[in-house]
Amino acid sequence: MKLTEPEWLIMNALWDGHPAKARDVAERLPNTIGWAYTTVKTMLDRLVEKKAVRKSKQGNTGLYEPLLSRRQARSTAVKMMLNQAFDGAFGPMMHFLVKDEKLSDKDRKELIEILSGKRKAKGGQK
Amino acid sequence: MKLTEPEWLIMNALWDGHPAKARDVAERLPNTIGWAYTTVKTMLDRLVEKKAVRKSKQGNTGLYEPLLSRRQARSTAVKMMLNQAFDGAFGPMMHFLVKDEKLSDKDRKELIEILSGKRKAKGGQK
DNA sequence: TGACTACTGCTACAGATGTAGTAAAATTCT
DNA sequence: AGAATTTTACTACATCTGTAGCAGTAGTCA
Repeated sequence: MKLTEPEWLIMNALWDGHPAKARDVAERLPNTIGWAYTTVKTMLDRLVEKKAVRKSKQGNTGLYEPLLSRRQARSTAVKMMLNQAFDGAFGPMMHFLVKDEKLSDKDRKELIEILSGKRKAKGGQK
Repeated sequence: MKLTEPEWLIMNALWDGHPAKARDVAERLPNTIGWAYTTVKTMLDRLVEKKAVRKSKQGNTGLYEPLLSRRQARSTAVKMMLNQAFDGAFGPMMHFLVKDEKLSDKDRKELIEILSGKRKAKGGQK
């Protein structure tokens, strides 16, 4: 499921701790975001419609929690970028990332570790 | 500059060869895309408004060519994803990519090469 | 228990997106 | 030059996005 920009903000706040009340979410947003409380509410409710979030009630107050996991959302985001910007080719995308984007030596080193060390179990790959 | 999904399609077609006539672009689109010719035209003209594309005329016919480079567009796409989905942290994003996404052994090997072989040259980094 | 305060459901609304039709002007073919 | 074809400029329009207000209701505190 694709998320829009403000939806990411909301979801990020929600993933950071849930179940959460609309107010909690509102307060966790980066303070550069000047949204009205009702705006947060609207976003949350739209996310419920989209089934990215589940809402339950505790008395009069709604409690929200993610249905869509951060991991799934990330994966979707990656796939979209991959398809749109790199014609679905993973290798070239990675190439672009490590070559054309700035990458500190620390990052580079860490990546090499992940890449080579990561042989572990996991069994069949494709 | 951020591109929307159909805009990527158009731009991809345009990057694949330009200057190009609206019709050329239309014909280069993946044939799963069933757009009317006028739709392509509209998109192109909107991209001109957005300054992502430049239009010149040759007689009555418009010739389009990209102002925004593929590289720039990719870079923007990466940055957006990075900020939205990974809170701006490059390392974790790469980690996610190499760890959680499928990556063939060939891809892995190639990446290691890029990463280690690419030590400096290029001079100052930050 | 009355006065606040917080939260809810609903509605609003402008601008962006996605997709395309129309009619007129230019080009081309015969 | 008339017909057929292409292209263009302009307009259309439903949906989605981004942002929020309002009025009623539930909860809370003195």
